[in-house]
Amino acid sequence: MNNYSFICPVKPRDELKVEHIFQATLLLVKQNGLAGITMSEIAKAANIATGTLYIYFESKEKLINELFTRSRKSSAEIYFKGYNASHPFKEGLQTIWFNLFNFRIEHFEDAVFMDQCYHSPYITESTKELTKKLMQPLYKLVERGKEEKLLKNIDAFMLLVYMFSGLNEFVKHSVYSERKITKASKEELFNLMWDGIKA
Amino acid sequence: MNNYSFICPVKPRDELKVEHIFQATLLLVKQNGLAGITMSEIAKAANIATGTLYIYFESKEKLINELFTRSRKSSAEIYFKGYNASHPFKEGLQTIWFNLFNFRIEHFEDAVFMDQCYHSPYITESTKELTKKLMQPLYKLVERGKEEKLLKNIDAFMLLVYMFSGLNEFVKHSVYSERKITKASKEELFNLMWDGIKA
Amino acid sequence: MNNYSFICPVKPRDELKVEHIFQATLLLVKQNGLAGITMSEIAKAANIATGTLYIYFESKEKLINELFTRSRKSSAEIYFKGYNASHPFKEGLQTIWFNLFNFRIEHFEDAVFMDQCYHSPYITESTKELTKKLMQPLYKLVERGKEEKLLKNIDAFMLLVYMFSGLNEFVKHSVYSERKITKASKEELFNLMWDGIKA
Amino acid sequence: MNNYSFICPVKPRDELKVEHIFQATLLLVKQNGLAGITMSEIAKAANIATGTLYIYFESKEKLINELFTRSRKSSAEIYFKGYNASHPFKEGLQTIWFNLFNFRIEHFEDAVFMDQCYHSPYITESTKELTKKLMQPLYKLVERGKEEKLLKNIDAFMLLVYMFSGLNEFVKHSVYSERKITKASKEELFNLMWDGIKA
DNA sequence: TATGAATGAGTATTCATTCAT
DNA sequence: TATGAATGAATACTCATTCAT
Repeated sequence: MNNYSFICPVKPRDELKVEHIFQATLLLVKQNGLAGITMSEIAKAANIATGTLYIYFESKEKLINELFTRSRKSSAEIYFKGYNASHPFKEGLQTIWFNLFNFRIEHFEDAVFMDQCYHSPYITESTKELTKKLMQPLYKLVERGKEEKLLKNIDAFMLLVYMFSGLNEFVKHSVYSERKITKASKEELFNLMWDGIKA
Repeated sequence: MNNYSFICPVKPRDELKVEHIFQATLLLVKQNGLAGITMSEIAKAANIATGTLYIYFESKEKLINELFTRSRKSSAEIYFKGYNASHPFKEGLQTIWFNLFNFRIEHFEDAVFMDQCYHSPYITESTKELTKKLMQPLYKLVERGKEEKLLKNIDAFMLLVYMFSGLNEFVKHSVYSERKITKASKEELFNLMWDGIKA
Repeated sequence: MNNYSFICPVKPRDELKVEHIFQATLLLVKQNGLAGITMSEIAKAANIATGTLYIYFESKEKLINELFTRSRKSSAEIYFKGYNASHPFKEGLQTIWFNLFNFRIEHFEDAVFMDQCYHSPYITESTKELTKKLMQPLYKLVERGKEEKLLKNIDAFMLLVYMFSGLNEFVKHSVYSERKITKASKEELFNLMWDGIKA
Repeated sequence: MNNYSFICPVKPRDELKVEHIFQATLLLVKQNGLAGITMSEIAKAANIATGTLYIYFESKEKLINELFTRSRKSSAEIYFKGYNASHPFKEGLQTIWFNLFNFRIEHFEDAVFMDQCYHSPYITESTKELTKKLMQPLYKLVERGKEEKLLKNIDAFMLLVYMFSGLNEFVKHSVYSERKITKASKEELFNLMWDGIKA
């Protein structure tokens, strides 16, 4: 208990340091996979001592879970940036779809990390549950498209998965093959998808 | 001494045992991820002693690499089953696409395993190289479609990734959400894809 | 019990095979040390199966102990070859000393093996005891030399150790340094020794 | 933070702990031989955890090699203690010879350890090379003796080996036979040797 | 007897976590 | 808080020994 505890009762954990830890973890998982990281490597990559890591995260499991949740949330927050429900459906979909595309490119490490986490002893059921909740707004979007008769009248789950699958895999394979992704290719891919789902 | 000793005098490693080991590994990776498996667990699940595992695979890395290669190959072998280049393009594509779809469902564990391997300290570069080679026949298929003016005239890489991405992600999310996949949903998904790529 | 047990009641173990095993063991110990040998390596080097090794020696410890005893005995047997107590003392000593010298060169591996065994978990106390007994005849030789006033009148133990130490170390260092040992150098070394011990 | 942190900012590995590890290893090798030691036994004997051992030595091989090198060096350092080249040759030789004798008695474990190491899978060639270099000063001593016509005019290698062989074997056999070594016996042994090598 | 694959206890090594400073 | 050496349980791997053939 420090002297200022009455002024600042919540632990004022250094968010910059937390960010360094998260970035270090993402980088290492991208390089070596979840199976290839150790707490001391993370600490070293984050420029702190191993013991310090345990001040911020009480265990490896907690660290992975918090990072997983953060990654999920931060992607969800970005989807709807610039989205305006009063604009036409296709325009709205484009906004979200390109948001997601850009996010996947810029945060490729997050995607790798989340993929690896899904089957791992670290992620708890409650963390997995959270994931599903974050998909809700996208479901609503699909329903709107169907109501406006702009989308094929098929199962919303299938449509939703389908709409974003091409994007996911395209980014993944492009990175693996070290191919540049151009603005033109993004638009081409959107059209491939749109031609598939449109009514 | 087995019946074939006169044909094959060198020790024919017990392929049944190898298969048990592979199945045990796939199951455990699906349940716990690559980060959560141990050699002794694999041995136990395969009903052999730990030491026996090392008769068949000289190290954990070798085991993972061999299984990775096998998984890649076995999927590649199945793609073209029943495919006949003299049949119409769309029919051929359907054959391959459904082959792949069924394979993903029946061998879901292989897919999970391969996803986890890609970013892992176990898979060597040479093993990764192999993967690329196995994609070649599918490239040719796409080129045929483009030549016959049946596919949009866009980058073959993009088309290829796109054609199979929906299937991959749909199977994955269906399994995660514990949704049954019906024959009808397969066909719907194929149509979504086809409407996207057709010229 | 085989059908001929009444004819040949003692197990007729294949002495040639035993010899192969011993030679293989000596060679491997010279190359890798006691710490570096395994039962399967010995078997392989002796051209038999691991299981067969256990027909001849019930355990690694037994194998090492039997070989140790054999090495000790075979050297002891050779010492006095050609020795005739009726000949003058110095002549007799020369006979024994050169016997030993030659034995050390020709059976260098035995010496290495015995050195390594002495501090090892394999050699039992009773095996060590045996060693001491084999030294008895040499003690008598020294006593004879002292009685005949040809040797310095000092402790027999010291004289005995001294008489053969130069030879041991010279062979060892020569082998390590890959130096040839000539007939002349043997005689020079004998003289060094003799000038030291003579009365 | 120790007092010398401003002088030596890099982690000064705890030399006391290293010394404990070395002593524990020597003791165990004397008792059980190289073939009979385990890393956990060493750790236990050194009063540290197994993991700690690996902070100081990255592998068993490294530990054995470092200890071997240290043993070799520490004996070499002691040989010439008190030796003064301006004193008469015989006096100088006595100084060195008794230094070595005492060292062998006091550090009997080092001798056992080095003997065991020579034929072992642990010692690398580069470590063996080092050994030869440490013999150089003794060679010079022998050459001086020959130049001063105090030693027999025979091969320096033979003289050198011979001069110290009696001492080595005498200590070894005395310890094995649990005989006390007296000051008188040391001198007797020196005289045996001297009478052999003197011109 | 002879074989060599199979066994599992044992050993080297790693790594999440703790703790003295 | 921050440090990083220390810990020891867990894990990869080895090898003496057994056993079905």
